Amino acid sequence: MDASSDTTGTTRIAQDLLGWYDTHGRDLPWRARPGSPAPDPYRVWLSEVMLQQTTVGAVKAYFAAFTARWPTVMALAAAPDEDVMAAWAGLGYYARARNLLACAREVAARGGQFPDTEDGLRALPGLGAYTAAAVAAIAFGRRAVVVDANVERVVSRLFAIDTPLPGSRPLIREYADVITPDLRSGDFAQAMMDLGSGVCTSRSPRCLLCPLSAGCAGRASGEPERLPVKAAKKAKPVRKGRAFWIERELGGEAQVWLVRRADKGMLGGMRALPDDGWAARADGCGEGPASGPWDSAGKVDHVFTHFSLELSLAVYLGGRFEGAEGEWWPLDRLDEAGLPTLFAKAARLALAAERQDA
DNA sequence: AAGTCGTGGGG
DNA sequence: TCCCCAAGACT
Repeated sequence: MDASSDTTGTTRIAQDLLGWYDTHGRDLPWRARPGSPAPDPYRVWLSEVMLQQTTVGAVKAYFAAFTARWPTVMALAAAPDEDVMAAWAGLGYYARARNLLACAREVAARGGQFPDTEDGLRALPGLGAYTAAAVAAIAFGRRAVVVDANVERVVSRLFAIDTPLPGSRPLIREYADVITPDLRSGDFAQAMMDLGSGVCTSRSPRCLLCPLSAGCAGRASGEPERLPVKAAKKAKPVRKGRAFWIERELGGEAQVWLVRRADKGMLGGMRALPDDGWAARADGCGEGPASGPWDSAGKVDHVFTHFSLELSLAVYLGGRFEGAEGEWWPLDRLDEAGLPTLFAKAARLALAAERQDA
């Protein structure tokens, strides 16, 4: 592998990759058009936070909705918490939305200008090592070593690093630093993303399309798909829980009882159906917010990062229920409540059961 | 520093 | 179907 630098600190790898990026890079909504001025830091930051552990395909609609509704960081900072949480519903990892708002408000307090250095960005809520480096490089033209899962995979293969992740991270970062150019390090980072996404993919890398294949040690090994080596993962337990669908009619309007979940923990800060506490314990206790009588509306299966959930749905119609903390929400505007996917599934189930009864 | 945090798509 | 995984951050 030729990692030697020319006088501008650009390796052969960076030259080849940037050349490929100029013709094969993806055209994405948060990227500046070729030849246009530097991208808006707000849009770069927003896209990077949305893209944390999330696919481009899932992010596009959310990015469009957020930027249409809140065109600037000042506008976002002024938004009510519940509007932003509801707008994030379905995208997952809801701590990101809480940190997003906290960050927007810190930036607004500085007059709406993001810090323009990696260290300054790293101090903001929700910006870790990766995101701070990415924003510094892409939005502010700083040289920064941007390491995400794509870079880990590409670098592991380029240099045939076969020590398992996460132990290999320090070494991967060293190599990433060596091949990162002084100029265009933001484009270089995005080129690595595009390469990792479309060419140097996890399962079956398309080495014939790769601009770096000639010098790739993983390619030379004959089994690039074997890299990066990863530590074995733990088995995913199954939890059981109950959620409760409490419906009433008031003035001809059907309503359902929704609660807001605690800020910390699973689905934190999101609107939800009342449940029996399955998130905090191994299993839920089965107890509901009222004595019932409950009818069963069936079951919802859902997979989280570290466990699977079998959620049974109990329905209570037409009672005089009045909970302590929560709100009656009109059924015909349920899509605006911003339920995370688990509870959106449960709501679909409850409504389907009602239609069957009717 | 390992565990906690969603979700949907693809092989 | 099942398993893997994706532009990670936070504790």
